[in-house]
Amino acid sequence: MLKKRTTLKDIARETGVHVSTVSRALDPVERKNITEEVVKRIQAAADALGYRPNRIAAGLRTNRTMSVGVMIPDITNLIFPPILRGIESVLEPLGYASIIVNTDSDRDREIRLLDVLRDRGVDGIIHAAVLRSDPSIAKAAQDGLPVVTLNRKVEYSDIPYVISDEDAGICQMLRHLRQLGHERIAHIAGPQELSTGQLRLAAFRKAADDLSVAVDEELIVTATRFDEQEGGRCLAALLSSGKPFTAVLCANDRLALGAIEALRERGIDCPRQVSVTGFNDMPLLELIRPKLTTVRIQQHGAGRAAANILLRLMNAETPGVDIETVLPVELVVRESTAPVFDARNRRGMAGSN
Amino acid sequence: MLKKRTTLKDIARETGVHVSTVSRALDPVERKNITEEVVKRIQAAADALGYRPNRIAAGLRTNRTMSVGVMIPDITNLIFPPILRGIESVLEPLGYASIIVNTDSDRDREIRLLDVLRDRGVDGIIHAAVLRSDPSIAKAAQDGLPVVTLNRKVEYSDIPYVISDEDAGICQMLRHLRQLGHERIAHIAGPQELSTGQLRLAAFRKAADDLSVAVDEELIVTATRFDEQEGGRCLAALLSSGKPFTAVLCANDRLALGAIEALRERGIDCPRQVSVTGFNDMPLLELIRPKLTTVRIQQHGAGRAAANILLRLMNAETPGVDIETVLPVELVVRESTAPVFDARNRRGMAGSN
DNA sequence: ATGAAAGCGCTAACAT
DNA sequence: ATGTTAGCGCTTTCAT
Repeated sequence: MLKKRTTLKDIARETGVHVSTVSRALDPVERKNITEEVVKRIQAAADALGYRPNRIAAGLRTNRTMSVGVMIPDITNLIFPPILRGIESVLEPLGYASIIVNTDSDRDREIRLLDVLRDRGVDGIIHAAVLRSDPSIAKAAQDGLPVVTLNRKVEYSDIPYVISDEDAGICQMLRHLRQLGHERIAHIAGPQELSTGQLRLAAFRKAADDLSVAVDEELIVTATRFDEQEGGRCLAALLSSGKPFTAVLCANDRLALGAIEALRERGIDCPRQVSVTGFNDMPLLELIRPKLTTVRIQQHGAGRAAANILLRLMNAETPGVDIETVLPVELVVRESTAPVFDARNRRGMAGSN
Repeated sequence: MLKKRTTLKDIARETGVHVSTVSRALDPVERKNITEEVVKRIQAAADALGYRPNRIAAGLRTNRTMSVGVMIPDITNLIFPPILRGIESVLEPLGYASIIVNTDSDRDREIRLLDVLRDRGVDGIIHAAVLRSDPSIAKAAQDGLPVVTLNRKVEYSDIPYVISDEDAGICQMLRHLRQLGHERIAHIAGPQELSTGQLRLAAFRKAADDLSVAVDEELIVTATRFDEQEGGRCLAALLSSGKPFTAVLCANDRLALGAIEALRERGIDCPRQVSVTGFNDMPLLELIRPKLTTVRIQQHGAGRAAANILLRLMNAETPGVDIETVLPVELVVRESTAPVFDARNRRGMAGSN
């Protein structure tokens, strides 16, 4: 049997005052209006009885649960744990608890989980798993629920969002490849129904344009998922296109890892024959050979930023918050990129399919 | 302003019945005692008004929040996300929400977070981060809070726990190394203040005894953390002991990865000259060369098992649940282990420090 | 400075 | 089969 917790009533009985007095004495703000001696007595009794406030009851009364919902696609995706720690690092010290849910990028599941979070009366939501168009979260925001999205913006809405500077990342990477002498550069794009896939493909086209790199549409192939297997499949598709290329710019690290593996299986060396690049700089990349050249995004920092925005939203500072927060990225050059060797490599590539 | 949610009262007003009738009509169990026609009307009104039950209010009344606390050391440790998904896979469909907290293996933090969870009235706790001795969680359990620990047992208590068969795993691994001809086998042990470190070291001694493998105390070195850096440091320590060895059995994958890297830095090839083994079979191991031979523990399965036990505890089936659940493990032989080459390797090793 | 009383939204024992 | 009533533990307005 669960031992009954001590309540304000218990303390009131113990100290001979009214519950409301106890409530006030224990509230750092209201405490001011209570005789110091009484506060002391109440505090002592509370400590003695091991009093812990019941947040559920308080929440029912105040309509604030001091909890937030965090929606992510899948916690087993390496990119999310650091983001969650970032969120926690700002929210937890303030007394907020996070309820984390995995949507698996499934619309129905997302809708259901959003309801679950609202049923639990979360004070706000950080949504790192919004889909292309997402009426459910837009509706929640319209109902007045504080919402901030992470890694992705909801179109046609005024929901604040935190994203990384995908354009700059892709552009820096393309420039890096150009400086190594690459001219025929392929792109393995991410799923187009996901934010990042879409944004990075657009960024690729734009950067290519800016840097006067010819884009061969046959050298752009789109993955259906952000994983190694799809990276491998896309690389194979690139090879069988017959178009020569000396570098592959991938929309994220996992696609890049899969591409490198697929190259290896065919006896093509990365980076000597083909350079491959990733995006995100996910954890553990240092352990995998060749060490991947990639774009580092702020993972922990994105979590912090989103949490801070949500805080301001929850404190009704709505007018004061910027809709857009773009976090800087950083090119991380490691071992998977190298100068173009010589013309024979390119011929060798084309001939290898 | 947060739009007011529709409540039972709203539906009652709308349909001209009493709130308690509404409450019953909407409860799948109580529904039975209500005229079908009335149920229909109430259901229709509820749908029309977009009614969502307020779990906070219900929880205050029923003293069940339908939420559980999950304590882990650190979500960025690769081993935990699959465990969390396992927990979620059984609890979420039943309507439970999980509040996940990271203790960072810090005692004070753990105590504080445990209080946080209790303040929020969680119905139970899955604790995957218990320390060697852990009075706080023991106290919580004694107060009647359902608790199950994962990966570790709390000594001198009757708190149910789910662990992996460390003994079998270590033993199988040792046997595997023996079959490859290894006789001088080193052990990089994990931190002894952590469950797994302790258990696996004990298992190593026991297995060595069972298999009549001579244990050289100088070939057992203890890491202070379960990470790559410590793996490297310990490997260096083994080399500088001057004692020859042909295989290193590590207490987990990350230590093994660090050890392999340290070997590589010294020009010693794994597995040709030294075999190295891990434990856990953490995600992404397939991507790292040489692919690590390791012991696969059930990650998702451990989460499921713990959740199921917690469910039974929360349903007051306390007498019916086993205190101990030991999950089977599986030897996964990959590329980091190989037969002992010849005697010169061993001499080469000893001479290389 | 403190007490009294109401009520957040819901459930459940009791009454009819 | 439905209504009445009470109350979970807390906060907060209104009195005193």
